[in-house]
Amino acid sequence: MKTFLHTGVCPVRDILSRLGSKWSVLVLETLHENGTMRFNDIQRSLGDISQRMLTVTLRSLEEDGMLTRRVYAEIPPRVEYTLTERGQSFMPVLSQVVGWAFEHADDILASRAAMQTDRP
Amino acid sequence: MKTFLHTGVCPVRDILSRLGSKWSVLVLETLHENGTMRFNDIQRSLGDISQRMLTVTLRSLEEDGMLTRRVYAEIPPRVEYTLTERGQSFMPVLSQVVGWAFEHADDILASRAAMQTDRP
DNA sequence: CAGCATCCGCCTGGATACTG
DNA sequence: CAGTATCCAGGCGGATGCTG
Repeated sequence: MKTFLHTGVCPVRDILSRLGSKWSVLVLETLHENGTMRFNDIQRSLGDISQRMLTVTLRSLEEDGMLTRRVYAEIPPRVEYTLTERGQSFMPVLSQVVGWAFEHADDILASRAAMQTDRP
Repeated sequence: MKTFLHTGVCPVRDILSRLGSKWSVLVLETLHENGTMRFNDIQRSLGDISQRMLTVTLRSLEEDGMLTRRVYAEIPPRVEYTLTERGQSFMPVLSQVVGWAFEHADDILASRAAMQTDRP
């Protein structure tokens, strides 16, 4: 039997947990769709993300080399975010996942609802 | 500019957050690799998952119709878990993600390390 | 064997206020 | 404009003990 022992750090699990974090996928998608964007552009495009969480998410994605952060020494300040090649390379993969989730969303929600009514 | 407003529940985000949970991917993979498995088989194949979290993860995947849970009225009890068609259909997509993460793991970890040394 | 119940620490994520 | 700082609630996940 094949085992999946993961004593210590599993890089795949680690990376997936970051990308599974609440906002990462949406940030990546809006950058992919719109190209280079400023902080407030991103925030407006997502609608309901707090400043704090956007900052945290962007920093995390920057750490992983998924996007670049360019600061312009102007007043008022301007900071632009752009997907790196690494970030771009992830988008087709991500689209597959989002596509699958979108296709099966109705069925999955139906399954959950059925479970609930079975066990009241 | 394309927006990603998600007022209310976004099914894609919801599904991704479940699959991004700590153990789901590993449970799906071991079932895909080994076929039908019993509770303890799964636990041993993953190595370091607690009983509680395995139960929680299996229930969640069952709720979403990703696997079936068959209970045999025997003593000692026997419970077998098998991927459903829906679960199977997700595996190619998942493989893509895992493959990408595996390929880029070294580079990503290197990026993080570089960030750390830049800002001590 | 395959769990459920309980307790509990930690981290994620939200709200708010302040700054260069 | 683009953050940082602080506080705080809730949920995730771990450890332990008990059961049919």
